[in-house]
Amino acid sequence: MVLEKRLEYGFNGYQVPPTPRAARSVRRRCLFKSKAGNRQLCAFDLLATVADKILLDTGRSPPSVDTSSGREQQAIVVSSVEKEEKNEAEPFEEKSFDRDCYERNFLFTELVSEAPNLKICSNELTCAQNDAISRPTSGITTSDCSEKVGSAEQLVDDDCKLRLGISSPSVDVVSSDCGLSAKSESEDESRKQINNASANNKNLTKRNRNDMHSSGRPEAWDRKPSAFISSIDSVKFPFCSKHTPSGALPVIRDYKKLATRDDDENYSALNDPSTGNKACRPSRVGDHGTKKTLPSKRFKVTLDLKDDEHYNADIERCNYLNRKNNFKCERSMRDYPFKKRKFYDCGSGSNCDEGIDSNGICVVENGTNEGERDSPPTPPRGEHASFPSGNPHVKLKIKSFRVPELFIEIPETATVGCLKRTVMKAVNAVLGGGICVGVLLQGKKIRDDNKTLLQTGISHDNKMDTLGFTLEPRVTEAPIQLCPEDRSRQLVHNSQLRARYPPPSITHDAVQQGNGDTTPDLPGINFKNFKESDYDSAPSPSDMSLQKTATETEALVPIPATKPDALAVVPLRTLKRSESAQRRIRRPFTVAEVEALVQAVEKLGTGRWRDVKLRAFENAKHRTYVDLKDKWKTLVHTARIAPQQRRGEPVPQELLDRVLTAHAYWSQQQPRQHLKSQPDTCLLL
DNA sequence: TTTAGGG
DNA sequence: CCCTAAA
Repeated sequence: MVLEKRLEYGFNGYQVPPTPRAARSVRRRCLFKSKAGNRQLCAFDLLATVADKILLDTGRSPPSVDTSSGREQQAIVVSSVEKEEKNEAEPFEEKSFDRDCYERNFLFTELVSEAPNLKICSNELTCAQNDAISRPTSGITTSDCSEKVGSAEQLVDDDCKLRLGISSPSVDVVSSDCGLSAKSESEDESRKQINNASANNKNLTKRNRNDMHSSGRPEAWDRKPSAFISSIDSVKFPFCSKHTPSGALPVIRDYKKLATRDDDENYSALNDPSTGNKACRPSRVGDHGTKKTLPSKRFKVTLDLKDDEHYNADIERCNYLNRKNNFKCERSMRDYPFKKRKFYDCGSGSNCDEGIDSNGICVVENGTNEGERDSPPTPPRGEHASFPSGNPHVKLKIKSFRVPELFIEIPETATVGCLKRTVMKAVNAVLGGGICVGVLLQGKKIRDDNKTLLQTGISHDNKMDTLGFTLEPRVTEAPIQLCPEDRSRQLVHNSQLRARYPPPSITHDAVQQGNGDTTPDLPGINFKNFKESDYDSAPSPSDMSLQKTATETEALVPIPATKPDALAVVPLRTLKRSESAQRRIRRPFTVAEVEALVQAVEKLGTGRWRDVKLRAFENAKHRTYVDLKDKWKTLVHTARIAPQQRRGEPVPQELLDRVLTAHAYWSQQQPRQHLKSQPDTCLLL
């Protein structure tokens, strides 16, 4: 029994990964998230950055995370440092930013980056455009931004035939403390546009860049404030391989969360799977232009590498809502001018639904698309070369990647520039450390890299409705540096990556590198070995889940520094503790404590743990009566087993004998005591 | 909040 | 040490 118990707790205490508990933690987090109203921070620019990093490789200056200017959010590749500088000085609190722009920048529920579309097999733009077009929230819509978009696009285009399909995620800010008003006619417009697109998708096959970026873009966007984002749940990187049969454009169903709506009249199911419209819906917060106040200026940015469950849940929810609102979609489509509609046509089309899975992957069978015959496949850079004709190929359009989670907490007194840098660093920390691509099939991760696609089930005739890709970090902690000008607390943590997607190699790397690759920029994180004695905390289950030994644990788990002023960045663990209590550190009872406990129990008996606590552990704040009860339980158990089986600090046999005696006595005494109203409670003394 | 027990 | 049903 003891052994069993020890195994359960682990020989090094309770820090060993309690799987069930970890699961609970995750659940709590989810719950918390949902309670929070799904509001998520959309960092368009952040996406851009990520996309830039991933798609365009290195060599380009990273875009800034611009939160000050809505018009620049579209600048996926191009940074707007100049503007940024202007606004950095002002603290959030006092900043008189352009609210519209501001909101727009943080509008999205999910940070969905419809960044460059990588065409893997062809240079046709159909898919790419679908992505871009279907996202009304895209910043590309405004005229002043077109320039920037153009440049970005050009940049991309020049390089490896990437297309910039900029899109924004849907807004999902509802009843959030951070929610600003998101409702606007422009949003409605966007919605309508999208809906219309669905209706006309069949007619559209190809679009040119100009259409996408400068023409029918929702001008509404320019004047429409959206919502304030509190967190970024995910970042999608859209890549598009182009193998779409003309006239039958694939429909990509998005799995973004849908905002809860209080009104349906204007709401359109943009994500309706049936229509195949994967557009990202701007959501309305509050009703009809009513702006909500922004009580909290605390930002949480999360790049969420979603769990499969979340993923699926999102999809389901989306479907549900879409069904629910389907009829409205039709109406909206009718009402909207074709000119604007056409913009979204590519992305919609129920007839293409089967071509794309809910993960945003478009699977097209080889050679089935006559429409693209006229466009010779242009091999993209790198390994995505064209396949030899004749063989069955699996063609994928990867609409998005799921990105690891980041959690950022920044004080409202922080400057905008600080926020930008923080987000940027968080992202770069993940990406900079090197990312892997994971493949999910039917929700399960395919770990065997040696399997052929055929063996795995990814064949050319597979509809790929369950194929997904993820970005996986190589580093486990996101090194976020504190803003120089702002020493206040920031929380940035990249967590649960290992827990959710624990590639063996990554885990290994983490162990090997330990502090080295994660600490340099983390003044606030103490990566020293974890010592239970002086810190009343323990690594979160998720953090521990992949750790096998105390040594590894100590190497991997950062502990917040004790000096408050030096603590700029703390692990999410600390943050999570506020969400759900953290497991206390194990504190083995000393012999003296056992002695006191035994004595108290002898006198008071079992079943009066509160009294025992008061009597013998009054000053031991970390010993609760539950602890004492538990300890007694284990003491009794220990006393009953052979000495060889006992572990930990040996308890004098004398004490154990007393334990058994007292336990036996009180076991008998207890029932009787009820009747006697406890006259002889101290018989043993 | 405490107890009592299972985890 | 955690979690909780019960009291």
